[in-house]
Amino acid sequence: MASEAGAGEAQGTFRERVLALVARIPPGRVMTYGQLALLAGQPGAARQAGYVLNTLAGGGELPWQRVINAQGRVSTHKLGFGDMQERLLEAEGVTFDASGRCDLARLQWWPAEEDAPPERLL
DNA sequence: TTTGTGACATGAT
DNA sequence: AATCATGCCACAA
Repeated sequence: MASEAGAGEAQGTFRERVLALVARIPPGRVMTYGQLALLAGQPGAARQAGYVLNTLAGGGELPWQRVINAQGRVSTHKLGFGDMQERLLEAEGVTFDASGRCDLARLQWWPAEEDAPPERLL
């Protein structure tokens, strides 16, 4: 027990920390890129958070679709799979505005100690 | 090593 | 509301 620290602290590279956070987002909830960067120990590095997800290329079991921008919109439209991301979120209960926005104030999720980190997804 | 790029964020215009 | 400009920093060439 000595080695590991308490609640979701930084470990490994920025990339690892971001992926670990994304893996913990519950279904039907979302996090923003800036939020990920902040919790990963790099406030303001929202672009890098997005870059990390880009390298995944929709890879694996990681719920990448639960990461959206600060406007409450998916940032993947220009990449071509924005529609798919919205669809995946809708399947989890997230509703989008006519202008493609969701209620961030209600859906944005923040990690808590009581949440069990699903290492399975890592 | 330098340069350019980018699934962003924020403020100004 | 939409657009522009700047900051941010990891990563590829």
